[in-house]
Amino acid sequence: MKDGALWSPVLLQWFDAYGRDLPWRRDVPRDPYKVWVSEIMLQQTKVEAVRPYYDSWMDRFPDIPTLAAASQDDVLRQWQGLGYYSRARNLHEAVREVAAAYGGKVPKNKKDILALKGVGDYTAGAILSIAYGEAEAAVDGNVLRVFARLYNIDGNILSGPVKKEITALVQAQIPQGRAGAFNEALMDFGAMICIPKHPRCGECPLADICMAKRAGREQELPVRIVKKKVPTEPVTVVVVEDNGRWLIHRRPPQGLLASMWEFPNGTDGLDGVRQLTASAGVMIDVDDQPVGTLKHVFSHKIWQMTIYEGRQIGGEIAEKEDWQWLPRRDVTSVPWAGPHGKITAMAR
DNA sequence: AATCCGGGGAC
DNA sequence: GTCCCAGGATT
Repeated sequence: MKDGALWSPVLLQWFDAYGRDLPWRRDVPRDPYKVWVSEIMLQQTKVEAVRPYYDSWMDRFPDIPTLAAASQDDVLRQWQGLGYYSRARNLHEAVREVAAAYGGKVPKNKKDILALKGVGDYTAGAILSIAYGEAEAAVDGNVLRVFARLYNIDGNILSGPVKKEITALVQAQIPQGRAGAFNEALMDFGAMICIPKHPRCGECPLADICMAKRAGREQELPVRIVKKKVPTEPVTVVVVEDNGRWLIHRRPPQGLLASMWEFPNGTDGLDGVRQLTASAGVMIDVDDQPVGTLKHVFSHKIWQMTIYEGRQIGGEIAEKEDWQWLPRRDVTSVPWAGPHGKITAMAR
């Protein structure tokens, strides 16, 4: 496919035949308020999850004046279970703004509509094109995926530069007079044919012009690099010193930092650590104030460590191979579990 | 550019 | 379990 190739008519033809019949697509012309509500509800939410909420919403809040007059409690009740509740609060506030500042008419220019709470680039483009027929792009997850394949774009589609690149490609493809239908067609195409995992290229009306398919890369595109959130675990560590020796513990032979040595620690606070050393036969006393903190990042979790100093006040280590009193001068004689090696350095 | 914000369905 | 979904606000 040449860069300037125009394929939107092919997609529109497909859309006219196979496009989905959805509750928010029934008015002709389309009601900007209904388009708005549907777009907000559909953010990060599947069509089938939205359907019942949309219907119920329109029964309760059929127009802008009704929603503007509603209480926040009523609004949140209608949204309950749909998730991302700031969407409901923002929509409510923005609708009140439209009622107060724009005579209850959704503004028709991008600047004003973008200024509304909860309306970003995507939603502004969707409303302007679908409700008002303006030639605006509406670049969502579907569009990013579809264009990454059609144009064989192998950059991370979640990055700013690639989004910008794709937005320009969409803009250049918008057909005169059918901008809204084109944007909706891209959504349906992304949801029905050019789906995330295994694209249905056998049924694809654009297979002939798809650059990823031509390159044999339709299964590996798009590249979508998501930072999966790494949980932070609070870890309490106690450095117990007695006559120049440290009380240390060997981790289990399986799992994280297997068989490495560490200071007594745990995720259940000081009491948890006291209980742990007691199980080894050593009673300890711990200072009230920590001597420091340490953050250690693994690939899959983060230890937020708080380090205390303590002393032995009774007992003795039972016969166990996974506990020992280590002379400080022998600090290098054992393999330390990652961050605990840093603690030995801090202890100087 | 990272993070946070829900919930559910597909796999 | 992981991925992903018609994103936006905040930092």
